[in-house]
Amino acid sequence: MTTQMKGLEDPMALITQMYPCIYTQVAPQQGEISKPRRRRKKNKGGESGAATAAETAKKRKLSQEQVDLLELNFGNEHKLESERKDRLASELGLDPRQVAVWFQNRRARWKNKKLEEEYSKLKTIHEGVVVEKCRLESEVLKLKDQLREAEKEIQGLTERVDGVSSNSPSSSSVLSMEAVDPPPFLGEFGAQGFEDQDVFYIGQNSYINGMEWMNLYM
DNA sequence: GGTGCAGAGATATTACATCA
DNA sequence: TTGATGTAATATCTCTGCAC
Repeated sequence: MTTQMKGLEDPMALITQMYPCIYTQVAPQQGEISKPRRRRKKNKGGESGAATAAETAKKRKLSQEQVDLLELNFGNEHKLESERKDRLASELGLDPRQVAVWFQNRRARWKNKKLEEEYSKLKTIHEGVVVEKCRLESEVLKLKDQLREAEKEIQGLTERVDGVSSNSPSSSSVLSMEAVDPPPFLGEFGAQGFEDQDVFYIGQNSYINGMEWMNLYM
């Protein structure tokens, strides 16, 4: 895993959730605490029995041909049955244990590579989602502004209508009940085209200037 | 069904080789 | 010479299958 993993909160948890096939055996289950591993002791002196091969023979790299054949086999199947292990070992002139170790390490490398690839994919998706979220948020703000403006206009119209009906004589036969009804068309928010004209609807599609309307009752 | 054991795989770590 | 990197090897843990 590299430093590119930094920046997301617990990306491993996410990947574990999305790719349980990769993380089945060792990923701690939810609520389970993973035990700390006992640290291995350095073994330079050679008194412990386990590292005899490494002590006697210097560690040497596998030849390119050996690696090629191992890679070929790994490409066919990542797991190594004991029969195949023995056959490969004799083909390569290696110890079966070496073949097993090579496959173990190769699986680990393959898994790391896979995780890094999946991480990059998820990161790209995440970035796209963040951009879309910002776009939607600014759209919400814009729409809220529009709504506020519309409410203001509605309130203005309501106040005008209320003012008119309270000033007019209740017994008047000139102003019909249609005066409180909305105009036949008011544009997108019901008032467009009327706010600057100071006109009132008095029925039968007849519009008169506000001052003229007042003069009728003066 | 519970238990002990062996084998295999996963993972962390060490040790060595190589290269810039 | 030295630090970084790649990789073979080792240590430890976990899981699984099997015999009892």
